Amino acid sequence: MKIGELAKRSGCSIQTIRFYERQGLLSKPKRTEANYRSYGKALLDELIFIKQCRSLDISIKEIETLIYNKNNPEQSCSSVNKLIDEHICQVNEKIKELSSLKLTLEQMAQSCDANKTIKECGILSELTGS
Amino acid sequence: MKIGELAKRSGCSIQTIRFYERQGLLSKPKRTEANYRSYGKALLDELIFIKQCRSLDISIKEIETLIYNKNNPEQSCSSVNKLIDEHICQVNEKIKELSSLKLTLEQMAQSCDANKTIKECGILSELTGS
DNA sequence: TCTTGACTCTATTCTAAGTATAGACTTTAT
DNA sequence: ATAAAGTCTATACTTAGAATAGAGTCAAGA
Ligand SMILES: [Zn+2]
Ligand SMILES: [Zn+2]
Ligand SMILES: [Zn+2]
Ligand SMILES: [Zn+2]
Repeated sequence: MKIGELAKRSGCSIQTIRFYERQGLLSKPKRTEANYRSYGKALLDELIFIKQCRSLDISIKEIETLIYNKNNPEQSCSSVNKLIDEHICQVNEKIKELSSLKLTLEQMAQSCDANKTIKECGILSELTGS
Repeated sequence: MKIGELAKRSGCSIQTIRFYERQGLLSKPKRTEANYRSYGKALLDELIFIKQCRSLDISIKEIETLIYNKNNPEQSCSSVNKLIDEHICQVNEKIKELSSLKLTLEQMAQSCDANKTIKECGILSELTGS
């Protein structure tokens, strides 16, 4: 199949597919005589794997590592488990940060309920004087 | 004061200060004879305002708008209030996304508790077969 | 056969908010 | 006088793609 069909089947955009290839993440496909990319099922599966990982916010560098792992099936999977654990930590951190930010923003919003002028705006005065 | 002291007093790095100036966010300071930037209290306050906003994840473009508002104190502050409300919405969205991601990651982590080989790894098999 | 539209190609630029250099110049302290 | 610390500009790098320009290719209809 050509890149347009791969895009439809995988749900990735054409530019994203070419980007993954440039990054060395997705294997280079064969080319037709006209230099069009020509994909088979194996590359579709590669791409779906990449997409799964990205949907979990696993970075491209980390996906490289995971692909390397997949190609060495006899080794221990402890690094894979560790990678996921670290992601969970990061997500927890981020949720904490955002919850705190949310609280601050909501308090700030309450300090100016009605429409006032800029110079009377409770929000701006909170932002100005710390 | 020179840029190093401004950096210490504001908590921004020197590069960040110069970056804000290049972006037109922080006013250009006077220069000494040797072309060193020379700041006064007014610019320190400007920078602190910018830092407050950034700590609430308000973008540089939005800070530009807020600064424009501050310079027109007789106008209505409704756009300021709206900006904050929109931020609260965005933060809520992001928290939802992350909570869902967290759940997925935790379930995935449970699918491989012990150290196995890569080919037996529950995490990798979940990532591979969707 | 010609043409039109849809598809693909590479290469380059852009995004956000900084961070990190290199190479030159100035100021301060010893 | 010299060395260390501070400052200057300009440039490149970071993430994960998105967007574009200009050229080439393919299939269908007139
Ligand atoms: Zn990660
Ligand atoms: Zn207000
Ligand atoms: Zn915003
Ligand atoms: Zn495992």
